[in-house]
Amino acid sequence: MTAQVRGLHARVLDTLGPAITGGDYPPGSVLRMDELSKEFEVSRSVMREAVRVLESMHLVESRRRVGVTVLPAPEWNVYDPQVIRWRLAGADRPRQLRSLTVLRSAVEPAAAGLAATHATAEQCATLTECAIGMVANSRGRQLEGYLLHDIEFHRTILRASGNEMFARLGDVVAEVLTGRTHHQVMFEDPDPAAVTLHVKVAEAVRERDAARAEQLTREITLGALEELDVLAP
Amino acid sequence: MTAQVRGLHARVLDTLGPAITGGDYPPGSVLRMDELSKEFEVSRSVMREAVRVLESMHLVESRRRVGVTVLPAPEWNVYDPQVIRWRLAGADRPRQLRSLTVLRSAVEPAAAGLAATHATAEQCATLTECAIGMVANSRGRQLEGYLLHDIEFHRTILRASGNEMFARLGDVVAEVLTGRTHHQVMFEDPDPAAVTLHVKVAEAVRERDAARAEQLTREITLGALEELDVLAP
DNA sequence: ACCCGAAGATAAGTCTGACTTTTAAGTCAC
DNA sequence: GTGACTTAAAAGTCAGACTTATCTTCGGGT
Repeated sequence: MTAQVRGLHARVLDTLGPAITGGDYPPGSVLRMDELSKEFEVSRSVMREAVRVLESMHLVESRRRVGVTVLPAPEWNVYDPQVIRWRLAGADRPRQLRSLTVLRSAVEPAAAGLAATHATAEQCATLTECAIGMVANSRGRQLEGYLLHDIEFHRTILRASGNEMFARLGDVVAEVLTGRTHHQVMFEDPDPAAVTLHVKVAEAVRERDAARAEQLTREITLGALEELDVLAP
Repeated sequence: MTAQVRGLHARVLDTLGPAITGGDYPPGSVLRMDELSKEFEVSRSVMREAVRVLESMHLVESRRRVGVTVLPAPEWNVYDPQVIRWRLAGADRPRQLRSLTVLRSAVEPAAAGLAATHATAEQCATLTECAIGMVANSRGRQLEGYLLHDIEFHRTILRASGNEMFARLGDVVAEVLTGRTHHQVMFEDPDPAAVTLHVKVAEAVRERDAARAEQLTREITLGALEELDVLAP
């Protein structure tokens, strides 16, 4: 689905990264370069590249005469998309999903408010199309089609805010929504109330009603939080 | 001030990173490995490590038979603390400062609300101490002392929220506040209204009044945004 | 004239071995 | 026990040879 070759170091990262974020190596653990390169059957140069990347994510720290030390979780660059993906694939997925959803509920309403004043005509059109797509796929277990439009909707809102920091969270939201659909068991069709809210947000943005767009989006994210409370302990 | 040796690759990054985020190499520019290693007078292995890190930040993309291509700004991992520092040191500092302040105004009120219900007794005490420190340094051009307490205040709020994503923004807020104090010419003492608001937030958190903590923090960040509107065009 | 496939060239990717540098830890004299 | 000195372990650096993917070009066929 994703990778092919993409470089040896990337393949090392694909297993070493999740292992660290997954807690296989508790903080303080010390790894040694040549042991790692033996274990992964790659040359030291490839191994160093991988370790350098982990170091830039603040997952590990490399010191002479000591080795590669695993850092405690609070040090990690949890906004790095790759780290997010690794953690969502791992064991503490529920906790991760919750903290990301809380972040969403802080950011997305603000983004929607800004989008109402900054969105281009094209972006308004995209929002409406997405909302229509969500409605069309909201019944009869068409979860995949629904998800695609849902992701595009939120991504457009974040981009239309005109704030690069908000825009960059589009991928994060996509991961959260995908995770919710695929892993969290969704027996039923999406909440009709949520669908209606999306339609109304598209409407509010088109009509340049910032306060309403913000408030409606707040209701959407609040709903997501409540849903999380129900499905996860 | 900061670095010493920290590895050759890090020294390369210190000049190549800012050069890219600063726009010295427009998106699409192609760099070649051996030219770079010549230019920086390091071996290719060191250069590769540096490029791998830049690649993990999505600043560049390395492809066989082509070279190292600079990616357009929307691709960059703008939440990476190092990227933030590079950009704040560069030319589009004002734009960066604004987008970060908008982010603050979305996140910090929510964090304060959560902090009101999650803060430990110790964290409440820290908040009060910081507020007192801010009051004490609010007159007579004691900007450095004021800044230190201001940073610690906001960092504590973010940490006390109990949300790791919020907590991780502590460094970002510190950079913004430091930037505002040092680069933005601050002729006068801090706004007395802001000082009062901080004291009240500490109070609200201590009294577990989430709504009030959130609202007061919203006023603080709104003030920061207005201040930016006045000082920057 | 146009399309397609083969050959060549180019730059990144990989591996290996020798060497350097930092620094933790152990040792010895006082 | 304290401090200076020695030792050794691990990361860091470098250089060179080789491999691999892929873009370009050139030639043959229709």
